[in-house]
This record gives sequence, structure tokens and C-alpha cells, in this order.
Amino acid sequence: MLTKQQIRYCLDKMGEMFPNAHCELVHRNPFELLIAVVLSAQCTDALVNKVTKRLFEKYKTPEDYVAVPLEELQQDIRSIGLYRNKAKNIQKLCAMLIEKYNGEVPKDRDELMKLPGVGRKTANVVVSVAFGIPAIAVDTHVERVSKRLGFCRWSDSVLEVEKTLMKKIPKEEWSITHHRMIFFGRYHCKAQSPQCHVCPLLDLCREGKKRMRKRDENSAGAK
DNA sequence: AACTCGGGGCA
DNA sequence: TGCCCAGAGTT
Repeated sequence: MLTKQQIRYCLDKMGEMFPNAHCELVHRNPFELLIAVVLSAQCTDALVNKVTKRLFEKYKTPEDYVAVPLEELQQDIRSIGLYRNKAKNIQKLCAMLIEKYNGEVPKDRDELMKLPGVGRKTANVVVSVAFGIPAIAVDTHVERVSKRLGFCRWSDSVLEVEKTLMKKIPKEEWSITHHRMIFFGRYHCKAQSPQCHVCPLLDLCREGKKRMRKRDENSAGAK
């Protein structure tokens, strides 16, 4: 496991690599963000943005989503994977917002997680991006990068990864941190092809050094 | 902890 | 055409 100082160094480097790291989902208010993040599960942000661009012209409020037949909403988001379930969840979610939350998006993470289709990752993104509440949303990028670099243990569950990161990173940096780590994971420390050979963090990265050793052995064996 | 739910993008 | 993308809910 890396020390707090080493982790800080890593995060600073990620900030230099991705100075414009931010939430890529299109949204103009907390409600639109919530819808966009629910849609983004198991799906790329680019694809979600394509759909929400049209979607948000047609649907402005929770009432708008429950006013149409389920089949119509499903058709409107059809180009997204898992669209049948997501459409159902969104209608149920909107009904709950109207009934229990006065049509507003709750600012509390645990309240958000009671909504269908909203898990811990989604709830953390919403509170941090929409309401500026410090939170670290652990998606597959954050988890993979944390484990490779040694921010946490390999055996940590998603929840344990989040707890460990919160312990090791100053609270006021949680939100920017998860955006940096997501960009770093998506564009550099990729799942199948991490760019270890040009990585400024290689010296600190146990997994990266292991991979580079393996690569050297393979190229030597090939000769 | 393992499984299921999927269409879009790319090679 | 087949692989990669990337969470929530259930058992």
C-alpha cells in the first residue's frame, strides 16, 4: 500500500496529465444529472450524452417521465444497453421523487440509494457533482487504478476501496480526485492495455513494474 | 461472490 | 462478427 504522500504525488501527476478532468455527462440541473447517471450504468458517457441531448428536450420534469407509456420512454432511450430496465427504473424513480421528495432530487446519499437504479456509485456522482458534497464514486476505473497503483488492497471490495480512499485523501479533494482517476483509468491506465511504458507513475506502481518485467522477459524469450 | 440484464463502437 | 465498454439488483 502506498503512503498518503505517495498517493498525493500520484494524484498530482494525474492532474497534470488530465487538467480538464470533469464529469462528462450533460446536465443543467440535479434532476437531469440524476437521469443521465442512471442511464450511464454499464454504458459509456459519450453514448449517454447522445441520448440525453434529445431526451432532455422532451422530458423536463419527473412528471413528464411518468406521463408517457413505459413503451414510449423505452423507445426514447433504446440505443442504450439495458434500456428496458432503465426506463422502468426511471419511471419508478420519478414517481418516488414526486411522492416522497416533493419532486426534488434529495441531497442525501442514502436517500438517493433508495431510488431504483441508483446504487452507491450513482449516488456519489450525483451528490458530488450536483450538490458539491465531497464524495468518491468508485467505478471500475477508480477501482482498477487504486488496486494497480496500491492506493488500496487487491482484495478490497468496492466499498472498502471507497473507505480507504476517503481515509487517505483530504476531504476537499475527493471530488476532483475521482474525476482525475476516472480519466487516468479510461485514457491511460486502461483495463486491457495500460500505458505503463510511458507512465509517469511507473516507479511507484507495483503492478506496472510487474507488467514491464513480464514484457521484458517475453521480448527476451522471443529472440 | 456469482450471476443477469444489452446495445453501441470498434477492429 | 466478435470483443470491449462498464453498475445495479438478485440469489
